[in-house]
Amino acid sequence: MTTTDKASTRDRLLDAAAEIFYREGVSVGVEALCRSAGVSKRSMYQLFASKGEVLAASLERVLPAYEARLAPGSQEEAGPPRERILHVFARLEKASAEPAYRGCPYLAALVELKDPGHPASVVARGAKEWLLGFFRARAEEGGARDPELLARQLMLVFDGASARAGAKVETLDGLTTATATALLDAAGME
Amino acid sequence: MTTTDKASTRDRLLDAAAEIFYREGVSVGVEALCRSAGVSKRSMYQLFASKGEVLAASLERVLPAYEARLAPGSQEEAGPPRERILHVFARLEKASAEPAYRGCPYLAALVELKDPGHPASVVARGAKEWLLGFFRARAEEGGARDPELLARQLMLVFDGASARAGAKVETLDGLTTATATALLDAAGME
DNA sequence: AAGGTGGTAGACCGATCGGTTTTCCAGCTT
DNA sequence: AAGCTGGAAAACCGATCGGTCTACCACCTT
Repeated sequence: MTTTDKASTRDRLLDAAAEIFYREGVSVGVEALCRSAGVSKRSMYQLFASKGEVLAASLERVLPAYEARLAPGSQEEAGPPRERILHVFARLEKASAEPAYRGCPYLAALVELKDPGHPASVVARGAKEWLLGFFRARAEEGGARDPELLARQLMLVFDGASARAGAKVETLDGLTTATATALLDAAGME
Repeated sequence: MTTTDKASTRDRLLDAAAEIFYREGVSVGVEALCRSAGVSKRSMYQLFASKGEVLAASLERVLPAYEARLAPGSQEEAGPPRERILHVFARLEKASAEPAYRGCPYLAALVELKDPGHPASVVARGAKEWLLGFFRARAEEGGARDPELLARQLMLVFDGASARAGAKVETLDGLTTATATALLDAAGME
């Protein structure tokens, strides 16, 4: 094994892919992607069957970190369910304040590739499913009247806010936490 | 003037542009666009300076119809402000039920062209501004505690719902009207 | 030291990109 | 009927698309 073996080549490629696809969109060319990763097209096509697979793998790779950021401390010290939900929106607002923020990468992928069958769309839907499930679980724990409804409402707020903030149409200073709070209260969640 | 004079050529082009850009995204090529419009590339480039300008003009062209659909009956018989707001979400839910629904075209344009300076992004932001203003005006009429906040919250719901329904991640049967109602109540709007 | 392995660089493929230009024709004017 | 106008068709431009392939090089094994 050389210093740039298969694994590290793959890592460099996926890291660069996540960064450039997020910054410039899924229409970035394979040439530019490989250049920014320091990986030859040859190597890329030995690791992946197509550009779409690279995109899907790059989205999948950052998913655990994404989830950990929104839902830290998987169990004990995580705090009461209401706090855990509001933490998601606090993180969203904090991230959206950075100038490089371009919205949730999973929602962006779903919108840009209009094809729901695209491998990256499948990964993106999985990310959305995970967050929906997180909200629903917390809603159940908190005794919400209709946990599924509340979770879906919170997803509307999350995705609406990330799309609008990413497109620089809105600045989220406290907006999503205020909105989420109103919905939690309306759902009778403690 | 022939039967296909300058005006009707322009109309055909913009109609086809609105349709194909909405269905397939802004990455559709000029070749395919002109073919579907029955307009030569020559004519297109005599009417517009670039593909981006065609996109912007096509979005601008359908804006009055878009606004009229969401806010019918500009003045008298339009009903109380609460109803007028809920009508927006009822229309959104109805539109999103159609299989060809791909989300709000203005939000999609903002997400796909990540450049806020793109001429089409300017038009799209204008459409979003208009809806925000509509919500705020109705919120004021209805005596909401914080009309601006309520309007921004409703925009989150609207854009989140259109993005999710357009990406086929969500089905909006009553979801947005229920959410909007909760927010209207929380804002103390009559 | 010889050979194998696994990577980069980049030429190359046909197709398509946005955009320009030429050619031709239909229909109007006079 | 001759001439003008404006649009359609399509060739053409250089660049880039996704993807393949050759050439070469650095390192590891033996």
